[in-house]
This record gives sequence, C-alpha cells and structure tokens, in this order.
Amino acid sequence: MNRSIRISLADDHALFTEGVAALLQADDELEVGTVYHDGGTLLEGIDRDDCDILLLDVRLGLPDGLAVLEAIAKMGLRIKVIMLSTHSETDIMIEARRLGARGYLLKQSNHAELKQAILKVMQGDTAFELLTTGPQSAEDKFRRLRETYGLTRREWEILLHIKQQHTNQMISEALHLSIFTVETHRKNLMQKLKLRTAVALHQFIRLYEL
Amino acid sequence: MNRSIRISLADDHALFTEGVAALLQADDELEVGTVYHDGGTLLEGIDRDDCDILLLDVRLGLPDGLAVLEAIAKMGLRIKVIMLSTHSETDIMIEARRLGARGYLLKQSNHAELKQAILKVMQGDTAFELLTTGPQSAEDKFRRLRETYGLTRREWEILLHIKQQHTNQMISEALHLSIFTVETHRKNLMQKLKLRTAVALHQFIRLYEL
DNA sequence: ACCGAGATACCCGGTTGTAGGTATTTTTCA
DNA sequence: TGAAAAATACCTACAACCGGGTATCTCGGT
Repeated sequence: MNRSIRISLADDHALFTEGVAALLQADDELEVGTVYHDGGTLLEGIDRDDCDILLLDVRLGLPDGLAVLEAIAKMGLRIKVIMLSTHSETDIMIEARRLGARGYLLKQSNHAELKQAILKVMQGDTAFELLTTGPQSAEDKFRRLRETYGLTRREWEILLHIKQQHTNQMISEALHLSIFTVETHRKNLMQKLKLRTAVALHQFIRLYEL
Repeated sequence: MNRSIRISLADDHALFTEGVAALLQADDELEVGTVYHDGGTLLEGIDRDDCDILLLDVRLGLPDGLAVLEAIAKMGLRIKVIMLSTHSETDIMIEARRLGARGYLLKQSNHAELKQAILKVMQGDTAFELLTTGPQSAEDKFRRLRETYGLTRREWEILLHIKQQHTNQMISEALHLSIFTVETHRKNLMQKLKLRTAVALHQFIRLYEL
C-alpha cells in the first residue's frame, strides 16, 4: 500500500479551506498539505511544498487563480492543479486547461465528486467533464427566469450575449438583427427584471450565476 | 449540561456545506441539522426544522438569502439566522439586520470566529462586529492596488463610489468636485487597470472583492 | 378566421461613459 | 527651494445605453 495523497489548498475563504480540510482529513487515502489564503504566499512557498495536488480557487486575491496557475507552470513543478470555481465559465475553464490545470471543479460539486476528480488526476487523467453535466444547464436557468420574470427565449439569448460583454451593436451583428431590435429586447428585459442600468444588469447576471 | 446546539446550513455550494458540516460535527457542543441547497426547499421545510441556528448564505439561487431571511421573519419562527457572505457589503449587512438576522459573518472568517459567533447568538446577543475588524481593511486593499497598479488615493476614493453604483455626476456632488475632475480620475483609473468599459470595471471590483 | 404572444424594426430625446486632448494649482519630498 | 507627483478643471467628439413611444409581421392555437 502506497502513501496517502497529499493535497494543498488555496482559497481566501478560511471557512471553506478549513471545511474542505476537515473533509479530506476524514479520508484515510488523503492527507492535507499546506493551506494558502492568497496568491502571494502561495508563490513563495509552493516550490518547497511536497503535495501531490493543489486545489486552487479561480478567485484569489491578487494575483488571482489563473495568474498563479501560470506561474506554477513556468516554475516547472510537478504539482497537479485542480481549479475550483463557483460558476462554470467556459472561457475560464479553457484558459485554465491551456495553462496546465489537470481539472476544473465547481464548488457546487459534492465530496464524492471531489474525491473522484482527485483519483482521476492522480492516475494522470484529467477531470474537466463535471462541468458539462453541471448541476444547472442553460436550459434550466432559462426556465427559471421565464417562470420568475416572464422572460422570452429571444430575451434570454440577448442576455447571454450581454453577459459576454457584447454591446447592442455587436449583438445585432451576431444575430443578424437591426440594432433597434436588440435595443427593444434589452429594454423589455430590463423592465421585466426591474433594472435601470447596464451595470445593474451585469450584477444581476453574476448574482444569480447565469 | 444542556443539549448541543443544532445548526442548519443553507448554501448552494455542496463542497462548502459539507465542509462546514464536517467542522461543526467535530465539535461536541454542536450538531448539524438540515442542509439546504436552494431557497425554495428551505422555505418548504424550515417550519418543521427544529434547529437553533441557521447559517444562511447571502447568495442562494432564487429566491436569494435576503428574500429567504424576510420570509422566515414573516413566518415568525424562533430560529436565529446568521448570514454568511464572501464580501463585506455594508448595505447588505444593514438590510440583513433590519430583516431580523442575528449575525453576519464573512466566509473569510475561520472556525474559531464561527464558533464564537454561534455562542454569542445563542446567548441572545448579536454578531455583526466581525465586519469592522475584517481580515482585509479598506486600507490594505488600497495599498495592494497602489503597489500593483499605481493607483493614487483619490483614484481609490473614486473607485469606492463607482463600486456603490454612483455615476460621475453623483460622485462629483458627494466630493464637492467638478464632474470633469471625476471624469479625469476615472479615465486615469481605467488606464492604469487597463480596462475599457464601465462594466469591465465593475467586474474587476467584484473579482478582487474590493 | 381570428387572437395574442413574440419577434422584428424604427423614432426621439436624453443621460452616461469613453477617448483624445490641454492646463492650472496643490502637495510632497529629496 | 525646486522638481515631480497628484489633484483639479475644462474641451470636443463620439459611443453606448435608457425610456418613452409606434408599427409591422409571423406563428401557434382555438
């Protein structure tokens, strides 16, 4: 029998790291390494950290998770990094993969899924698939908004573009619509959500993790 | 010796609830009640939940934490609610207090602080004071931005107003400045942060939890 | 055959922010 | 006491969004 898998954690929320550490410690096959609460101290100590896996939050104080990941890759360390995030942003996931992450997990995942991802990664495999079978599909989110606010399908489409920081101009081109049409949809959208500014709309999107 | 304190949890991130549950369970004086992952099921079951304390995340799927808090208050339940949040937004804290929350804790808090807050609340006291002595004061954040991006003090002040959704017009009135001055500060600010739109700026603010 | 929801398109007037300047005063600190 | 950094103020032009409208057209269902 080989030694247990040693896992370090990096997340600026102490309750989260302490909680997950407690979870991991309860498992005979796992062992908790170092706990980091910001990117700076992590980068100072990571080269002397003999952990097998690093669970790294995408959102960490400056520098953030992706920057840390990049730095680790440049240092040429053999540590396998699994990113943790609260929402499933495809572009961030792709970027993380490009920068050498071995896995990407949502905090909505449970203990079992975490364990499974850890084992997969330890075998040299990657663990990105949980994203696609995430707890909430886009269709679910749409239905929820439809029921709560009466959003139409087209308005939902527009919303997805707005989330990507697209302007009305860009959206109209992407969907082959007049910009007036997009403005109308956006207007109705905001009315239904009872919002007044673009920034408020983006806050709404983040708040409900759309 | 009286029975242990029974604590229910509500947060849509399973890893978080499982982790905190593991932490609480390790404590002889505490006991874990029900775990909720969204506002809907919570409101259905909370009246039959005989827990003493509910740890409630501010951000929960529709309905969100504050709405749930309000509903609980209207139901006239004797459950003491402690709100959990990732950032210290004063207005949300005030609103939570108004709606009957007994405490407000950051996820950056550690195990000991959580335990302390639980005990205080159980004695009929409230636990809001941790906010002011948070892990990262505004001054710390300013210093970090100054070092990383070369922000000046005035630019930081402007940034705080922008965070509160204030327009340049409103900021100029609040600080007794010309609107042109505010625009200049904002322009330099965005240049230093390498951002191009107001929405991107707001995303930056959220990303680094300023 | 008709109704209604949804999608499309347009107009106007207004506010807010973006991008490029210039210029003066105040503060700080070597 | 000078020079540099910071703060202040203004300008023009433009882009993006906001809030009222109005007006077609299409498509599914009764």
